Amino acid sequence: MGVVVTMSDVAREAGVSKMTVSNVVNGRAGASRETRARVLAAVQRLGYVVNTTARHFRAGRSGAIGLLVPHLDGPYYAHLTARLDTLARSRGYHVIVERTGASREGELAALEPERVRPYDGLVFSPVQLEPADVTAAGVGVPTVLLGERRLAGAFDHVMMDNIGGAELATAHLIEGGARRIALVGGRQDRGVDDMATLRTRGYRQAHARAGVAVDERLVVDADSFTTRDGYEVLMRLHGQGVPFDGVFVLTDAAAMGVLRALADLGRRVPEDVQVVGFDNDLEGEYLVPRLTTIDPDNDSMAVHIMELLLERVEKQASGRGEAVELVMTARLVARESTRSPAAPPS
Amino acid sequence: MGVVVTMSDVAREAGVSKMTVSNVVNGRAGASRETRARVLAAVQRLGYVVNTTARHFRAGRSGAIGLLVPHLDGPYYAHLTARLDTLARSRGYHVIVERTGASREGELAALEPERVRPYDGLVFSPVQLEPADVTAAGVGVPTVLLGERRLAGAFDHVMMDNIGGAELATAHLIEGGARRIALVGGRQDRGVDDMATLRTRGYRQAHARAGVAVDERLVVDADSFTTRDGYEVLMRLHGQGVPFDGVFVLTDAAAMGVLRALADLGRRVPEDVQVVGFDNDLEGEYLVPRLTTIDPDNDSMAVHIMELLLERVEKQASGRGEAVELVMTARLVARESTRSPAAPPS
DNA sequence: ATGAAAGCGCTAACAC
DNA sequence: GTGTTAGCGCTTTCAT
Repeated sequence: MGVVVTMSDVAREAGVSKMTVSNVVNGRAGASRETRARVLAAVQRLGYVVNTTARHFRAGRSGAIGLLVPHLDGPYYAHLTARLDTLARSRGYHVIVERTGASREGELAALEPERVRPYDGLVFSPVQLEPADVTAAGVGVPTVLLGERRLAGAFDHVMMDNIGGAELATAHLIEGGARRIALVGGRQDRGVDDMATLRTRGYRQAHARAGVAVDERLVVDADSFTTRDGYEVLMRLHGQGVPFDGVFVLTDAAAMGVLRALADLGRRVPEDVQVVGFDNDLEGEYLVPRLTTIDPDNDSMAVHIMELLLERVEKQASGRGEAVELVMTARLVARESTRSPAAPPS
Repeated sequence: MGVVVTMSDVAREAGVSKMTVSNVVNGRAGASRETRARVLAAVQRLGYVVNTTARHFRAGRSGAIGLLVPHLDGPYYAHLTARLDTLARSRGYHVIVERTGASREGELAALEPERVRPYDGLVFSPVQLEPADVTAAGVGVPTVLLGERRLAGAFDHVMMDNIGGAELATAHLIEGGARRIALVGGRQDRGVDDMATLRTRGYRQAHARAGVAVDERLVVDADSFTTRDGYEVLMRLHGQGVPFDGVFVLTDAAAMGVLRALADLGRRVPEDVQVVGFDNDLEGEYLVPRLTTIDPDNDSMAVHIMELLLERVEKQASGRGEAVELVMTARLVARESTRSPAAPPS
């Protein structure tokens, strides 16, 4: 590999001091037109590139933003990662993904000081941690929470509109004529504000508002929300002989499994059973039938997250200032898996 | 935020020198049982965590492995990223993903010295670059190539078995009775060894071996291999009125679009048309019908890549030594989208 | 407009 | 077994 060229080398080559090279390279003021040209020429000739590790070391920063997500399997976090990384790069940072495995231990481990220390800031999507487990001050770096779990210690928090979105989805099924709507991944309300509980709340609100009773046997919990889980939950529900004419699935990934299960059972969608997902994954548009879903507006979410975080990071203001809480607005994307007029121009 | 604790702080607290702290913290030999205990106690008390930025700076490394991929949209690169990152972490490195946008400019830009410099090593999956564009020496850091494009300058290279896998897929369709097999994403052989060309070669080999002629109108090129592309290519093919009774789609993602298109056209799979994909994405098992596909054995691929790369990185031997070339072995996963006996126990 | 000095936190090399 | 010295490449501060 080529020899490593440092600022000193450039300085010697250009016949100036390291400081002048530094100023020119960083576009700072205070260098005559002529000196600047000489330095730039030397940089070119020697092929000098700043050593970002040294720069970060000197600055007491790492330039790294940690993104703590349960996993990267589905398209959801993969897209989020790509979006956040693009935004971070435009500000001179980069994103490093840490997978927590969606377990309490995994999440706690990811927040250990030695794991967190290398990051200038954190975007954390907790799925198991309880408020008592951690405080903003305890984490040690500016952190923006993503998702529904509220943690202790005044974290900044960006949330999707789980309740509103779920209500939208359920109301849409009811409008389409469904009266016995299964909730795949539904969770009994124990006062914990996790994604499943919130969406279940929206499901109930829609029923209440429409004056439709909820058969509790239709609210079926799931450990996680993979395609496999969706498939298995629906099969179990069918096995129990509980009738249903609509399904609200908590994620698009799981909805894919539900559609597959309905196909295996010979039940037509949407004629016999209507199905709605949640997330607006790209894949939904190509499923058979095309999946009606809820779009949580993740693009704006990513923008808000990164803005909030980098402001904290750069103002060293992680401790001070009010904790901000932002809720995005969800939108229904009607397609073929539900009975309705034509799909609106998405 | 808490005050930052350094080694000097710990040294003072424990009444020893920085060096001793360093030795203890890094588990190096040369510290009496008693001293060790005293240092560890001080570390505990002060909540000291090593500054990895400083450590890397000192070592002249960044600890970062750059992964240059076209995009993160599909499950393919997302999975690969997760796998590589797990392997890297177990060796004290971490993976940073750079998206090239699948364009020549994007790939060239990602290889610019100032972009590459921060990495200790690179895993690069080129989709556009030509051999003349770059040499191993020119890149400046140890690099392992992933995929089919052979570049100049003796890069280490790990490849999936594109030709063999495609031959497997095509032969399977022929065995199932197909005689007019469309190749969605197929490429005319211009001597460029890209993924599409190689898989097309396998498609032709299978035909030749079975004594079946290829109708060139069935070989339809595609710009990329998204679900949308699959959908559109199949629709175009249908529009042209070329008959076919089998489809080999170059990726599972695109195969999803093909299945959707066939559903829209009212053609039954596998009764009227058999379909095979390539990649063995998890989703394939839940499509309607379940997708027969080729498993390129990406898990072993990731292991080989990381081993090769870190060996180069740690031996500083990127320049010296023979360039290694590894080809994985592909395997057919038979499911419902093709006519055959039962699926083997996957 | 330019330069000299100092030091960020860590560890290799060499004392003792 | 433990301490001292020196320096990685950069930028802040203060001179000039």
